[in-house]
Amino acid sequence: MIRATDTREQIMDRAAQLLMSRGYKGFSYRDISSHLGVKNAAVHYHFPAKTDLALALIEEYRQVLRKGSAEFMAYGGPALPQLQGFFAFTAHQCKLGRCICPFGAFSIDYAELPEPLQKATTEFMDETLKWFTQVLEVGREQKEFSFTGDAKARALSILAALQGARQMARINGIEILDTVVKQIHQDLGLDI
Amino acid sequence: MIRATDTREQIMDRAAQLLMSRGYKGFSYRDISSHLGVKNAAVHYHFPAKTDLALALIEEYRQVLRKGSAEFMAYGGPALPQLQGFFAFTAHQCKLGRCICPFGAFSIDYAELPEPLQKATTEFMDETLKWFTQVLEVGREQKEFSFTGDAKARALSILAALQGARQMARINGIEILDTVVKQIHQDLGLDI
DNA sequence: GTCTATAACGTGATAGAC
DNA sequence: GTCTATCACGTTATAGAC
Repeated sequence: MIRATDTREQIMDRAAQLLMSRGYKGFSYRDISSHLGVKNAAVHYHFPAKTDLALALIEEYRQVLRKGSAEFMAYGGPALPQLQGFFAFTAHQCKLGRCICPFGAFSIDYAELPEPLQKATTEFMDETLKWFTQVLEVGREQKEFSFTGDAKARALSILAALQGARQMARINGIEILDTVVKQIHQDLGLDI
Repeated sequence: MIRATDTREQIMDRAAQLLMSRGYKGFSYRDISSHLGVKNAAVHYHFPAKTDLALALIEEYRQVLRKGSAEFMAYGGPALPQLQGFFAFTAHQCKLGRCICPFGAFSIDYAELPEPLQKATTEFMDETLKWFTQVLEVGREQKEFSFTGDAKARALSILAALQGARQMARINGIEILDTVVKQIHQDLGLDI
């Protein structure tokens, strides 16, 4: 049996793959419809404008990260699994050809994006930074790992390194991401 | 007096600005020609295809970085000025609205780029990494700064962090770049 | 919900006059 | 070296039949 929302989900699946492999300007409605074996207008029925699609995509991605972090943010708990889960998730995405995270994709076109999409992008980053800062703070407190200085600055630097590594991985292979993740581990006193 | 190559240079200037502020897909020949007060065809005269323009841009950018590093690579010398010159250059570019470095711009569209442009992008990254690794090695040797572990992995991580910070700076302001650069300084034992 | 058909537009690119 | 004129194409998006 096929649910009514099936096409909508398939559109979003394909769009996510395209967004994270080609960037926002790098895919069209035709890329989606032809892959699903439907017509252009069908996609427009579910997402009238490309902006609507983009908004849904970034919202979905935020939900994914939120689900993994909600419990931690609410009640605390060990920080290490959060850290390693995040790294594993990132690596997994890249291995699926999803090297460009939505944030990275929209950052390129940011200046030309409609306001709601700009807002969603900014919030996505703020949310991620807030969560990751807390992970670092808790982890240091619980002595799961160690680092010096301001936790937020450290969180920002690690997220930036991860973001940049994803970009580089597109050109020179995912080993680069592994190298950077190892370096981060080492800097946090998590040598294996 | 106006030199014959004047238009060509103006095209490249404008194109560089557009590439680094909107990405490769984010600007058109019209954006360039209208800004210079000439027609579309004039731009095509100097750069028949957009690929030619892109190739010239990345080549020019490589030359800029090469000029700053050639002497160092050839004869050695203090590493700290190289390091700080690079950070200053990066920050300056961002302040001019050139947050997206050519490497970052082309990494998004990498898979769809013609082979020569792919090659130039890869070489640009390899060259930068090679130079920066040597800067770190020499600097550690001369005790200008300090860090542990493999120099190449460290170089890669710092370049990645810088790259990611530029991306984030587009959304949340250039203070983010400052924060990350400070963090790098701290990690290299260069606290001020 | 999906289709056909089509609009309106921007794009990269070329030919040929000046 | 720049112009006018034009092309072929892909894009987002809409109207209306089924």
